[in-house]
Amino acid sequence: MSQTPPPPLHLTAGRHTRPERTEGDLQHCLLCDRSRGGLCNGIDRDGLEALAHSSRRLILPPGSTMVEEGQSAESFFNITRGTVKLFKSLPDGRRQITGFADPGQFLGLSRSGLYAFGAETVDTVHACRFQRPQFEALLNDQPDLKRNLLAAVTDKLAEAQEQMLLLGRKTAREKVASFLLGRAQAEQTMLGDTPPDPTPVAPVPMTRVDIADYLGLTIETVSRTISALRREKLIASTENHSIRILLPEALRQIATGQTAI
Amino acid sequence: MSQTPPPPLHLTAGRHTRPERTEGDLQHCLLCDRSRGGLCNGIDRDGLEALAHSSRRLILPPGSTMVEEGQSAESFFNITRGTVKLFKSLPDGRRQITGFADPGQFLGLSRSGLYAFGAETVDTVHACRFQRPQFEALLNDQPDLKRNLLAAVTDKLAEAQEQMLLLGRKTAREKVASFLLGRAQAEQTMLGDTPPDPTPVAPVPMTRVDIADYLGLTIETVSRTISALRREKLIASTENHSIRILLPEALRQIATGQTAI
DNA sequence: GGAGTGTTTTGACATAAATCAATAACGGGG
DNA sequence: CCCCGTTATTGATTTATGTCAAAACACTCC
Repeated sequence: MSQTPPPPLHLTAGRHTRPERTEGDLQHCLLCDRSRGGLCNGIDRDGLEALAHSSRRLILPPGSTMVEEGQSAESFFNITRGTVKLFKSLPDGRRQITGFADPGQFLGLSRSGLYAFGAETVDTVHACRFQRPQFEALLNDQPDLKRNLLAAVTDKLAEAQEQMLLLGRKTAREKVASFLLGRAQAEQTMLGDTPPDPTPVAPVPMTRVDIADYLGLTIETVSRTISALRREKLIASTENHSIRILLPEALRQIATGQTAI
Repeated sequence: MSQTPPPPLHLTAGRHTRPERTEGDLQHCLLCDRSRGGLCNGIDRDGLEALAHSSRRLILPPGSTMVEEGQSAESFFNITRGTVKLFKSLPDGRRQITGFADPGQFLGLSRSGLYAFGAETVDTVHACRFQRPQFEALLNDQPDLKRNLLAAVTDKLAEAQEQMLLLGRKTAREKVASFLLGRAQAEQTMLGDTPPDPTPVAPVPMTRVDIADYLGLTIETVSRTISALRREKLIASTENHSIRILLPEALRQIATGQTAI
C-alpha cells in the first residue's frame, strides 16, 4: 500500500554495506533493508530495541528444514544471509518451489495458524526467528511495522502473480531467461545502490532440481536450455554457482516473449 | 497473521444472508463478510461510518475494465456482487488469469503506485471503490482494518502459492478438477454457514477462454477434460453456467494427484 | 590424488497437450 | 421463432517438453 514509505532508518552510519559485512549489527537481528520490503522503515529506537529483544539468531546448514507444510506456525523468520526455498508438494512427491527468500526477506506468515508451505535452506542461512505471540504483539505496538509488513506481503503477491504468468504461459526458454534475470535482479537489490553492471551476475546457489521445481520444468529441460543460451553467447558460466548475463537486453526480450526463436 | 481474529461484527441482525439479498445494506459498501477475509471485523461503528463515507458504489456490466496493468493505482475495490478476473499479460497477448475475485474480496493493492495486473468484470459486478489517499488514511486510523487487510493479503498469497503448484506441476485433468472444487468452495464460502451440500455446485460464470487462461491450458483441452469428467459421471452440467459435482471425494482425489488414471 | 557418490549434461524416444480444422450448441436481437 | 455471431465441442495431427538412459563432470573423503 505505502506509496511513499518514510526513508529507511539506518542502524549503521552512512551508506549501507552488503549483509555479509555487517555481522556486528546482525546481532540485533537487523530488520532494516535498504531495498523495498525493509520491515523496520520508520520504526523508532525503542521499537527497534523491542524487535531485537524478541528475536533469536539462527545459523542453519544447507538443506535444513525451517518450516513444514501443515505444521503449527510458531515462528516468523527474517533472512539475513543465504537463500531459502519455499515450496508446496503433492502427495506423490511432485513439488513446486513458489519462491526463494534472499537476505532482507521474511517468511512464516500464516492465516490459519498452520504453515501453508514448506521452507528449506538452499545454502548456509543466517536468520532471525520471532516467536509468533511476541511478533503479533510487536505488530500491534508498532503501526509502522504492520504497515511495512503489509507492503512487503503486497510485494510478494505481485511477485507470485508474475510467477503464475511464467508457469502458465511461458515457454521453457522464456522461463529460464526470466529466472536468470530475476536472480540477477535479486543480487542487484541485495547489493544496494551500486552502479548497474552492464553484464550482471545471477547467483545460482540452488541445484537444477530446485530450478526445475521453481520453473515447472524437468532438470533435463533446464540443463538443455541453459546450455543453448550459453552456446548462443547470451550467458556465460562463472566460478562458484553463478551465471554472467552477457546480453541482458537480449535475455529480457526472450523473457517477455518478444523474440521469434 | 491473525490466528484468532475477533468475531465478525454483523451489520444486519441475526444470521447473514446471501449478498444478493442484502441490497439495502450494500448502500454503505458493506465490507463485512462472514467468511475469512472480512475486512471490517472488529471495527467499531464510527469506523464503519468512516468506511462507508469514503467509498462509492459502482455497478459494472460484464467485460468492464476495472484496472489496467501499469496504470496509476488510484482506487481500491471491494467486490459485493459478481465476479472479477485478475490477470497479467505478455506483449504478444498471452494472458494468465491469476485469480477470480468473488463477493467479499478486494482488489487494487499496489506497492509501487502502479497496478501490477489488469482486472475485468466477468459478469455484472457491484463493487465499492475507495480513493487511494482516503483508503490509506482509513488504514492508519483503523488498526483493525490494517490487520484484517494484512490477514486477507496473507490469505491471497497462500492461494497464489496453491495456484503455482497447480500451474507448474498438475496435469490438465488435475487442474480442471482443482478448478471446479475451488469454485464450489468459493460458492460455499459465499453462502455462509449453510449445511454442506453432498453434491455441491460450482458456479462458472466465466468462458472457456478464461478458464484456460486461469489453468494455463487451451480452451480445447479444458473442453475435452470437462467432457471426460462428465462422461465419467463425476460432474454434471446444470442450468445457467454451473456444474454440479456428483462425486466430490473422487474429484478431490483427482485434484491432488491421488489417482492412477 | 584417486575412488566413489552425487549432479549435470547430452542423446534417443515417448507423450500430454497444443495446434489446426470442422461441426455443434448457445444466445441475443429482430 | 429464427437467424447469425459467438462460444463450445470434437477430431486429426504436430510439437514442446517429458521420460529413460548413458556419459561427463565435480565434489568429498580417505
